[in-house]
Amino acid sequence: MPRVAKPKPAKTPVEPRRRDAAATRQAILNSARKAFAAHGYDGAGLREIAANAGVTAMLVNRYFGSKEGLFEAAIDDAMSDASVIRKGMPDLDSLGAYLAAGVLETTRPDVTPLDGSLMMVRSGSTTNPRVIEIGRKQIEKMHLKTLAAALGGDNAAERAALILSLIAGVQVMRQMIHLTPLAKTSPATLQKLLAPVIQQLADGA
Amino acid sequence: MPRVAKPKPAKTPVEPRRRDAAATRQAILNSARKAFAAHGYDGAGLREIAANAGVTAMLVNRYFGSKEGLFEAAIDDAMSDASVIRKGMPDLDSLGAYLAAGVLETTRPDVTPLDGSLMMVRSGSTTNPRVIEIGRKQIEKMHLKTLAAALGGDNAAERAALILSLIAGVQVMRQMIHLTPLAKTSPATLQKLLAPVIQQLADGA
DNA sequence: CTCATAAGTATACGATCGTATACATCAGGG
DNA sequence: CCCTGATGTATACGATCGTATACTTATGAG
Repeated sequence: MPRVAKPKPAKTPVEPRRRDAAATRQAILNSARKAFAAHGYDGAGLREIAANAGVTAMLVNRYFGSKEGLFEAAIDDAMSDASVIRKGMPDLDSLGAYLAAGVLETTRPDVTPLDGSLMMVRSGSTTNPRVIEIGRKQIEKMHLKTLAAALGGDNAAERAALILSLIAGVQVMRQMIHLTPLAKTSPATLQKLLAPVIQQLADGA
Repeated sequence: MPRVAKPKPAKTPVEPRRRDAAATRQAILNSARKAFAAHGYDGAGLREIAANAGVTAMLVNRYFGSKEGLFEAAIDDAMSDASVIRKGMPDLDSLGAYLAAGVLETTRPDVTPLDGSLMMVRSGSTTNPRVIEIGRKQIEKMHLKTLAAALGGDNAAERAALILSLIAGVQVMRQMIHLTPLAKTSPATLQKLLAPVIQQLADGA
């Protein structure tokens, strides 16, 4: 078996779009977010991304210059809207419950969301150091900074980083490794265990 | 730029080994552990693994059947010795400090250890579902089971899984994403923040 | 010493990757 | 209406991947 199995008939026939640069660009971005979040940077192929957007691979490079450029645009797009952090975070004393619910919701074992941090976690083992740099900067600018500011107190950046680490770890173990206790246990039970841990990091020493 | 840069002159010229099946097999395993931990399953190439073991790629397949077989043998080898969990865990009330020190030690931003869980975290976004299955079973058998047994109490498996998630997340953010507060802050400071969080999960609700 | 066999190598195949070059076609302003 | 530029496609190239087939070479038993 060379490489990997490829039963890829494309979920919907992708009816032809009237020529519209903006719409095409966004369609490519959506497809790229899905692919990068599902398979990581190295695992997602330009031809697959293009096909699911209803275009050819070369058009992707015409819009975004290269795969690196596409990744940068896609992670920027992802970080700007559908993230647990940033969209109206609650008071500090309910942050643990809020973030725990958020991570459990966005890492349901069956679906693959368009989340930016998930994209980055999955892309983390790429061989391309520039891709790591791109993602790290986005996470630090959008998630780390926001969260650290919301926390305050001593070592706010480090505590925020540990919260992000815990969230990333749950993403890894729940969605990528499919660790049984995280994949099978009810979200309510997990929430009760996870929330106070995040809250402890939020409150500080 | 097709694929990825390849400045790979091999660190040491790898002097020829006297023909010895057992030694060759172990050399391949060591090289594989390093490569899988550094680049993940998809990112590590058989030719690179073979070269760093001083053999050719085909010999790897002769010893282990396939890349999948090599991964299975490598992760089994890794889990059997150099892991934070399993090697003489201390009393329950000092578990947080012990595991925090362990994860910070094995994820120093500069080195790439031969750790099995790191191999699996980095390999988590492979497109090969059998590889995920192999790694998941190893983690559950070697780490999760051991840790849950040491914890005891309600939801021991889930609490153990969350501890493993936190450890995996720190690995991701510290070694793969290179998140600044985790990469630059002193291990002592991080330890002081991380230990009580793990301890809280160890103690239970 | 010899020689069967284990240990290791050389070469090639088919597939997939990112992307460069050249070509086709639609859409709107004149 | 028409034609120019924007939008999109076809094809191909070089590289790398995992691995199958065929070959070479060293080693230890007799």
